[in-house]
Amino acid sequence: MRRVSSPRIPHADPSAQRAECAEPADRPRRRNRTVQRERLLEMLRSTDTHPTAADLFEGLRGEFPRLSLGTVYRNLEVLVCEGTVEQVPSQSGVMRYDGNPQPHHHFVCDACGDIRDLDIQLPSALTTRLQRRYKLRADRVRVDFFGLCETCSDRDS
Amino acid sequence: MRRVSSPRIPHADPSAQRAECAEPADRPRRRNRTVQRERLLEMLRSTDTHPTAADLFEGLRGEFPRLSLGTVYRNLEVLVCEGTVEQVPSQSGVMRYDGNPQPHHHFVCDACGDIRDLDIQLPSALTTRLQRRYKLRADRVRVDFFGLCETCSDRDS
DNA sequence: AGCTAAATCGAGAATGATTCCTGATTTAGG
DNA sequence: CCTAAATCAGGAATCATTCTCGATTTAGCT
Ligand SMILES: [Mn+2]
Ligand SMILES: [Mn+2]
Ligand SMILES: [Zn+2]
Ligand SMILES: [Zn+2]
Repeated sequence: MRRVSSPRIPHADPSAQRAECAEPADRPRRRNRTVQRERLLEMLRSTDTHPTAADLFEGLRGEFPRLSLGTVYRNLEVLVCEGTVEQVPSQSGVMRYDGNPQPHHHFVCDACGDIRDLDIQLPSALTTRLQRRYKLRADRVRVDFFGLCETCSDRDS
Repeated sequence: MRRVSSPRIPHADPSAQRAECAEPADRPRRRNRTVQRERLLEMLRSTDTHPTAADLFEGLRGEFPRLSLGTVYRNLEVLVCEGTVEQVPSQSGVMRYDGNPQPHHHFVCDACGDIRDLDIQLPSALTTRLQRRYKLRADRVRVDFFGLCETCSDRDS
């Protein structure tokens, strides 16, 4: 049976690439598509729980019985470098991953550690004030609100 | 030589205590003062570089040749629980410590990782909007601006 | 469809940060 | 002083993350 040529790899927006992942502009690194990485990204995009590498590993074991944790970390690094996925350092110290690269903010529960997405606009005056006062040019802003999530707040009272 | 009784330990503001460090209200844990912990706190208060545990260990070795890294971590935990010191999870994954418990915000350099204190007020409307929109009550807000610090920005161009 | 080079994989070892354990020392009270 | 509890130093243990390496897969090219 004749097979249709698979679609070209949709290259990630290079402008989003993290600085520490720069590759030589003359001979850019070739990327092979792999099912593991594709599923990893799908999984990250289909949740808003900001899972850890271990969470993702657990979630994919059923699908890929031979999957190894190293593969999860390796692919997360690729996605982060592409700018497709963001790392969210957590208060506990274990890294969490965010499949939503749109700028947005978080509410972090002090009790259970859950991280919830927020759709709140930060006044742009803030970054201009930053630049005037400190001569610092910020290209991203991240706001974390801390408190008790509804569940933990209910349990307490 | 008769010694003046040493001043009572100035107990940290209990209202600032981190939730995960709660102790039984009936028999509160007794705290002995130790030189190691006092110097650790002084060191944290005298800098704005948000050092790591290893940084602090290095900085104190001269003074306490037998100091162990475990002691640094153990005391940092105490200070964090008291609310005297704050943990600042960094993008690299290693925890950093902040001796300034006053609410303030940070500028993080994408290149060198330095964290700089900012004195910028966040409009209080933001937290009230949060509460109206999401029914979430936040007791702290943390804003991180990301970009290149002056040094790294100069080097690049 | 075959051929090859580069990319990626899985397994497991290595690393690095942080925590835990233990017996010795220090502190706070009485 | 005396004692109990807190803290220490040193070292082992744990946990997350990275690295190594030989085997496998992918992409590009006849
Ligand atoms: Mn998010
Ligand atoms: Mn600070
Ligand atoms: Zn919660
Ligand atoms: Zn810098």
